[in-house]
Amino acid sequence: MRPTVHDIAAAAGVSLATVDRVLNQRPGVRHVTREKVEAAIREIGYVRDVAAANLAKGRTYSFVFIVPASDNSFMHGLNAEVMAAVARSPVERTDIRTVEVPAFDPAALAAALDTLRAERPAGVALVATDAPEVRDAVDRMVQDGIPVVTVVSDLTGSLRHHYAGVDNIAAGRTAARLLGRFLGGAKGDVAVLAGSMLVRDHRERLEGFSAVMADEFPDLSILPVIEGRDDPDMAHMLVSDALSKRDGIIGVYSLGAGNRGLIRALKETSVARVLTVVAHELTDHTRAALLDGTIDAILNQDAGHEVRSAIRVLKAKADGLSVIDAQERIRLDIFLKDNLP
Amino acid sequence: MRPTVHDIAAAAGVSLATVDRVLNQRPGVRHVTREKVEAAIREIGYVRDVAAANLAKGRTYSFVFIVPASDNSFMHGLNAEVMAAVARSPVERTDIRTVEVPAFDPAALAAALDTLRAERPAGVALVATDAPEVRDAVDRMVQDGIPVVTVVSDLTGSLRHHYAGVDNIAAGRTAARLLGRFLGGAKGDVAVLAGSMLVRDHRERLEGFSAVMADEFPDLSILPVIEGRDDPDMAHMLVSDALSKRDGIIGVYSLGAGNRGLIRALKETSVARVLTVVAHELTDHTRAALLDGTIDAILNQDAGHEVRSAIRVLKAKADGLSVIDAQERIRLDIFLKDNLP
DNA sequence: TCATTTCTGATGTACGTAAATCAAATTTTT
DNA sequence: AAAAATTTGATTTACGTACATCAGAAATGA
Repeated sequence: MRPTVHDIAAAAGVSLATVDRVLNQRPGVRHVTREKVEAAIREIGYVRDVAAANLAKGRTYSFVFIVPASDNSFMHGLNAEVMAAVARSPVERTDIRTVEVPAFDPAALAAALDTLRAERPAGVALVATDAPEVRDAVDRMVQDGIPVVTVVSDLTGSLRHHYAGVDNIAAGRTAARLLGRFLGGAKGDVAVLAGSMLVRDHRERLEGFSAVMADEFPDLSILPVIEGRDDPDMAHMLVSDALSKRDGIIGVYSLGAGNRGLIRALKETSVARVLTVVAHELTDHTRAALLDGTIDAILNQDAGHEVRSAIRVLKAKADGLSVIDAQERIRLDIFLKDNLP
Repeated sequence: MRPTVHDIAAAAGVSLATVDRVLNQRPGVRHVTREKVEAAIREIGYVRDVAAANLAKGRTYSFVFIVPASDNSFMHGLNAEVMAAVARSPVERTDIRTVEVPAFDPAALAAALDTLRAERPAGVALVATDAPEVRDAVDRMVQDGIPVVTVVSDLTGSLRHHYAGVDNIAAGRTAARLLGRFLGGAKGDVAVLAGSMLVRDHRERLEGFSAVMADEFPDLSILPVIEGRDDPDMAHMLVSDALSKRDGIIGVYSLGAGNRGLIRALKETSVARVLTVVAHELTDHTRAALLDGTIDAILNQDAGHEVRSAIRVLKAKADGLSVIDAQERIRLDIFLKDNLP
């Protein structure tokens, strides 16, 4: 049988009340007594029954998700996953709320964080915009004892407890190798379509991509990055333009979220022209394009996993428990037309 | 606030005891009364507080993992993950036990299942050997009301509640496309190394692989399957032999678990000979081979995820709860040297 | 109608922890 | 040594559910 508080009390030769004071770091325990109790806890290997504790506390974790108000498919998907978690939340004794902030607006995000901090939620998850003021706001939150995790996009140098997202440098490197290998030693140009170089994850993907391209596929040269602002029409125009101007293009890497325009542009090129294309984020559009051969591979991060992982981590931090690292690693999914879910 | 049993009682105009009888399907409730209570439950949207219920029951789920006693890296890894789950089990109110059975021995597996059934565990997970007697034993278990999930290898046609493993046909197809694309239109032979064609997952992988090869890469021809019984020495001998005899071999697909021998054989071939290799299962050996370029891609199923997923599903079934399908889908991991964990 | 069976209500205890109260013991200060 | 402050013990209630018991009500059979 699992040891209980009563067993600690007996083992330490103190009363239940004292054990409770030690366990919940309440005042009124002498140092020596506290140590005695802690020794007993270690010795008999007591672990608090979180379910019973939460029942007694009548606790509901109130978590907040701060999501950017941008309207690309990926963010919509992320939102849907958060909503699904909200729907499940009563069963899991959580009360999840979302707060929308303007996309790519560090000041607004920092302000939202500071407002939230006053409400002292049990945990906060945010899609970080990589800026000093955001980092400082996050650090203030952490120093106030509120667990914070970043989702999708990280905030290096901050005190956030966890990042639930993929390694974007590795993603870029992987894209480069796939594209390079698929092109099988051919010589030519590679076009890169990004959303914006102001976003950290896009920058990192490009960084990884460029590194591997330079090191291992010297016959392929990367053209200046096309910034499509994740807008379908803009991406369509820019890509069409590039394809018509440069007939040396044999490969395309789309590292952003605006794939609808890219796909349209690709479908308009002459059938004789064979392009190898690697894109990010699995959506209805990219899925269809993968199946019909317009796209050759899709790299993806599973928004559902990211959301659920963020919640698990927040809960564990709130309970002072440890997390299973391997379980919380967000993997980079590689989809070919054969292994689509 | 979440509705409780008291709320149901009030809403249905009956006593707490009656609500309890309905909820736990105890006898002694008239049909009309039962319906009245069930209507109230639906109406106010009551969901049982599983944590409180388990606390009251003093319940610990006793689950059993039946694993084959084979000693390849993958099964060792699987065992380690089960042990890790056992270590966590007291915290999660589970009592997990493992039972070893001889590998590829349907009779032994079926016998083990029937023995276990008498003990009425709260759930059973097994690495299935695909045979009618195993299927029947599993069906008996399910009909006795014991949740059953298959792990790694499935048992089609059975009543098992869930399969925690990858789609092996899709895995084979993916391997074919990777190999085909990496070979970039070259003409030649492809060698396939399997453990044994008696194992269902290996058969399925080969099936998927062959299908895509035939359809989309007609310039590549598959040589007769080499069965290495997942034994390093045997695999080494057979692969070396094949490579020396057939100099048309330009690609290798290793769909089994005996990669140590394969890697040794590959390293012994002349440096001038460039082979493209796709293998299954990420182990220390395959990881090293991927990094040094001996292997080009590794397909993997995460044993840890499979074990944790199996436990989650068993728990949910035991509690009569639903599972999040997307969360329980075991994904096929594709590793290139850039996205290793 | 009465006896019998079946159904329902009322009530209490338990699970493991949290949190509060008040009394008693111990230590520290004066 | 007395007074004050601090530490500790004993005890109770609560969380939401499970489960058992017993009494009383309603339905059924004769």
